[in-house]
Amino acid sequence: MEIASELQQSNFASEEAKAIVNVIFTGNWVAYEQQELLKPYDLSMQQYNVLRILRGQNGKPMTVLAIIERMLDRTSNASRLVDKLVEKKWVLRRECPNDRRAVDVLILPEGLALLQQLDEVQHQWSKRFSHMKQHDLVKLNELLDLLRN
Amino acid sequence: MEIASELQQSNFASEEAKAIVNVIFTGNWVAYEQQELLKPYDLSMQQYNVLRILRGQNGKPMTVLAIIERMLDRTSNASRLVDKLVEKKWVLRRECPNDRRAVDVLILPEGLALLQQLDEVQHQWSKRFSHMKQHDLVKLNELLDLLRN
DNA sequence: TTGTATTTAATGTAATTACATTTAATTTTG
DNA sequence: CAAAATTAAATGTAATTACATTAAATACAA
Repeated sequence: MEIASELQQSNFASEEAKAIVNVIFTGNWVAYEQQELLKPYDLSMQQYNVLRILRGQNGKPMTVLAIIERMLDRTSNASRLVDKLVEKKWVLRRECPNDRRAVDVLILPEGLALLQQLDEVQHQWSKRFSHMKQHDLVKLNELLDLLRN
Repeated sequence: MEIASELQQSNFASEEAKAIVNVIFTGNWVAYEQQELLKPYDLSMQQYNVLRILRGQNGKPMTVLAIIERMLDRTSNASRLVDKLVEKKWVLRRECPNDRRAVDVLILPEGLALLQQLDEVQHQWSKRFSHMKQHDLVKLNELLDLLRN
């Protein structure tokens, strides 16, 4: 559905104005879908994002700061996100040996197992996008990258 | 900057997975920029969105429900957003004559004046996207619309 | 009509976020 | 080295959001 009819707004000032609204709206839309997907697992999008970042480290620990640099939403409070993940026993937090200001955060086997479960859920969900050709996805990624400069 | 280097993530499972992350990240990015822009005006993005929706009505009042249908983030609490706008004297809220359950919300001249000011701010800001050709913007809008089906 | 269901908005609340401040450790500078 | 500046994370807080519930009005159905 065109963004114009989606928002019942016929008169965008420019294609640019429309793109800005479209990017925000579509981002919210995808985020909302993701949230719904994660709800049964008692996991927020931000927490999920942190878990996946940690998995990407292949067992290496990361400091909170390093996590923030890779987060999709960098304004959210990584320290408290890690709190939640520690509470749920999906990650381990410990003092960083070489810098006692920092903490090392590590994903635990339980966290990895959860992610593996979610990989399947995501895979099923992503079928929703099967109408997008590979070429469309490549172009979309290019244009989004271009938009951010 | 490519989303991969932006998030320091080299190994996306697929172009699709990358696009999903890219849409969320770029949406957050634009939203963050907008927020910064609006901060000096003591206006949140959601409030700004509601104000613009009301302006689009050209003086006609809207119910809260009608506003929600057009909001960029439909999960936020429109009733309380309107509260804030009423507090700041930018909109008027009154009982709807034909349906006393509903309320009519109207933008006030002060609200319109604020938006006019912000039009200029947005216009200046949008120069940030002058590297995007018209054709790119059209294509981006098409692809985002396509993504949502 | 009268009771039931639905609709519209407001509200209570718990959790989350934004933003500033604090604490503790490390680095830099004189 | 000691003092000052910087860095990393945690914390306090006010505002916002998510979610469920409530209240009031309207629509519907027997």
